[in-house]
Amino acid sequence: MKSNFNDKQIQILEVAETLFAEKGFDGTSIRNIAKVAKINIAMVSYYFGSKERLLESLIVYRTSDLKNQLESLLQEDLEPIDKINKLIELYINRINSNRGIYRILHFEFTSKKREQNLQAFSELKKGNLKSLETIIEEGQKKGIFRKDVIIPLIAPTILGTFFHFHMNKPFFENLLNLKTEDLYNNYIKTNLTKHIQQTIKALLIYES
Amino acid sequence: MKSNFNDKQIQILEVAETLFAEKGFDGTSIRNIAKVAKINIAMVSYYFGSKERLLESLIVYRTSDLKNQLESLLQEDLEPIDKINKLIELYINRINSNRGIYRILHFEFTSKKREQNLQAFSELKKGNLKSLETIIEEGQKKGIFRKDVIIPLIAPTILGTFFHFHMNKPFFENLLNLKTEDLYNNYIKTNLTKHIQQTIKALLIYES
DNA sequence: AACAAAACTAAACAAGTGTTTAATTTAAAC
DNA sequence: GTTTAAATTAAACACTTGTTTAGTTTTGTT
Repeated sequence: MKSNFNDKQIQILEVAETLFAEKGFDGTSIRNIAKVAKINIAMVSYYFGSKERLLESLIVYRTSDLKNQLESLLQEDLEPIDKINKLIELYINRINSNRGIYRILHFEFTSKKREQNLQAFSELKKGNLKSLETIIEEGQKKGIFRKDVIIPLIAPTILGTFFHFHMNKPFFENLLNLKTEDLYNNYIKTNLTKHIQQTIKALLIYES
Repeated sequence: MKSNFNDKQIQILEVAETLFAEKGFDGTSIRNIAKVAKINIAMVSYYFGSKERLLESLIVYRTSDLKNQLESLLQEDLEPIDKINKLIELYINRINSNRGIYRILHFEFTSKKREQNLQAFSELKKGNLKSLETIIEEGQKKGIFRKDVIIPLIAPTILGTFFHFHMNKPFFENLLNLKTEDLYNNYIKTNLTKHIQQTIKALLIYES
């Protein structure tokens, strides 16, 4: 898919992403963005119309291809539990390498202030949930997964665990001795991902 | 413990809590707080020194007695798994009835901006983690809990699941048909709490 | 080279920000 | 009732905010 944004716009979007993620939408000024991106402050209005619409553009720019990735996973010939594991890995990997935008989504679109722009984001979430549901029901039909789980609450467990870990980054860096960015990323890729997979597997398979 | 704040200060703190939770720290102005609390804008500086220190006071005001609650739970004569369940219930209940401040903590103390004030909050988290650790190790010694779990990652699973659910409130209200505030709260108290307890139990007990 | 559209700029705009000041009112102590 | 301290106020402070304006420069087309 060809992007609708030109080089200059992308440059602005990526600076905005970094700053919004670091300091929040309200905590970031247009002058702030302009300075880092080395552009004139009028360029944001010129290219995006307003600060608010810059945020909208940023979300479009970053969330456009997740849907496809999920759908191709569904088609793969794998056992349900392996599909779940792969889905978790895909999610964590993706969110972790697009921390900025997901942090922004997490922060900005939960407050009452920006409820309007919520619709497109809500559709994305519904689609993702549907994918998870398909896999779990497949496993339930095969008799592998237990049936008394609340599927819509599994997504919060997967994503919430990651987010809560990542939102408390300084705390866990200190606690787990993850001094460098590499160590931190590696811990997410191995231990945290494994923990989430282990948790969901236990939940789906354990018989009380 | 007697509170260090007088009636007027508490009035300001509670208005600030609501507004910070709704619109974020940066999204809330002192004039905004003053208007809702029906006080003069100079009173915030007069009583708290600055907007930043108002936030600090708010956190002290709201997190002072959690520690005691946890410690008395540790002393109770219960099976490890029941202690875990009670801890989860205590947490969810507490956070759910103090949504405002926990949302603020979640939002404001993760960005790089406010790393200084982080220390007191970090101590609180470390204490909480210690409590969880004590209970789990007790269960491991008794041979009830498996030993290959990463304890520091269990807290993110408990809290993260709740937060992710709550931060996407409009989405889940719609998805699960929780039209009234009562229905929403009830869902948290029963289904969400149960889901988290079920998840952690499965993780701790399930043998692969 | 001449023209037109797009890209870019510095400056100004009105409105909002947190904080301080100096004055006034209220309350407490004697 | 007078004095002293605390509480409260309106106004001003200096600064930052998002956006617009009226130009200038650059780019592409003929």
